[in-house]
Amino acid sequence: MLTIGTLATRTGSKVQTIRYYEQIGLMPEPERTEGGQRRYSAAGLDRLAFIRHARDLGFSLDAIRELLGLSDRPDQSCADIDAIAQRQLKDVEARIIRLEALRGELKRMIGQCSGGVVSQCRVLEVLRDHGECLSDHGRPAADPPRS
Amino acid sequence: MLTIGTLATRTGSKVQTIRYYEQIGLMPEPERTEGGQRRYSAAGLDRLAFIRHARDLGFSLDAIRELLGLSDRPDQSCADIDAIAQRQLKDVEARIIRLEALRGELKRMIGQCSGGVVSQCRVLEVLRDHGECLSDHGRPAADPPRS
DNA sequence: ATAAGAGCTACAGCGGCTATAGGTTCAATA
DNA sequence: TATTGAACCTATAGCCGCTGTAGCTCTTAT
Repeated sequence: MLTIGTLATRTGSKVQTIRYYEQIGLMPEPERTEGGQRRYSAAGLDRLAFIRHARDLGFSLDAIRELLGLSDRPDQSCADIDAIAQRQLKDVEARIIRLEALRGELKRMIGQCSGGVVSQCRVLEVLRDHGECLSDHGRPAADPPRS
Repeated sequence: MLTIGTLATRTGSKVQTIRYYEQIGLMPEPERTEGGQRRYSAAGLDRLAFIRHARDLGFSLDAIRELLGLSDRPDQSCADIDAIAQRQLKDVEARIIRLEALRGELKRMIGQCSGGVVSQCRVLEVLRDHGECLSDHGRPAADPPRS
């Protein structure tokens, strides 16, 4: 029987994250001690490891919920599972394409700056006028880091 | 004088987004009609276009705030502006690297699935056991679409 | 004068956590 | 056995960058 803290270190998650997963129904409610503290079995550990790994590969919590649901029906065809993974791959590929376009524009922008004074800054000029861009580089783009 | 709706269509933003930018101090408070409706000048249009373009290139609102601040001091060196753009480029490059690793793992995972039954699904197996992965593909990853 | 469409404020919600406050329980030591 | 201190508990708020809703008021064309 593992405490929530042990589970957290073993899977590289945070304690609050595990409780959050429980809250949204991704992790089942575990046993509790008499004092009310959570105690996890090996099954809990496996499930959390699965979730974390899928998250690391960029799957959304919704997709993971689907995967977990499907893995409970071992005799079905795995076509649905494949479809989810394919979807994820497509998504990742689309993001790569987009980021590569951004990288190109940023490089071009930076390359044009000859280190002068703000009023002649090419970077600002390019930002001011999208017409100076080569590609459309539409939305979306953002994705700052988690932890 | 432009209404907020016109500004929105001209820049490809949404009305609420413009009000949000005003709220967080990114857009200045515009003039108002007697009835209290916002009316924008060409300067407002330019500023919003700048913000949107920078957003499209993945700059954070904080970075944009910096850029806008710097562009108000036209006689300074543009080194700071360059630094912000460089930071953004680094960030984009890091994300590309990471996504390429994910793409590799996903492809491998999918390639191993021979279309059988859930209980033998390679996709699920790989997700269950990170040891089967070639790369570390640590965190972070997520970034689903805006709009 | 009317009516449609666009504007207004205020607030809640998204995903996926993370942080805080203020309290309780557990387990190792004295 | 009593005491400590780390780890646990719940509840709630905050992060980013918007987006959506409800319930009004204003503008403008007919």
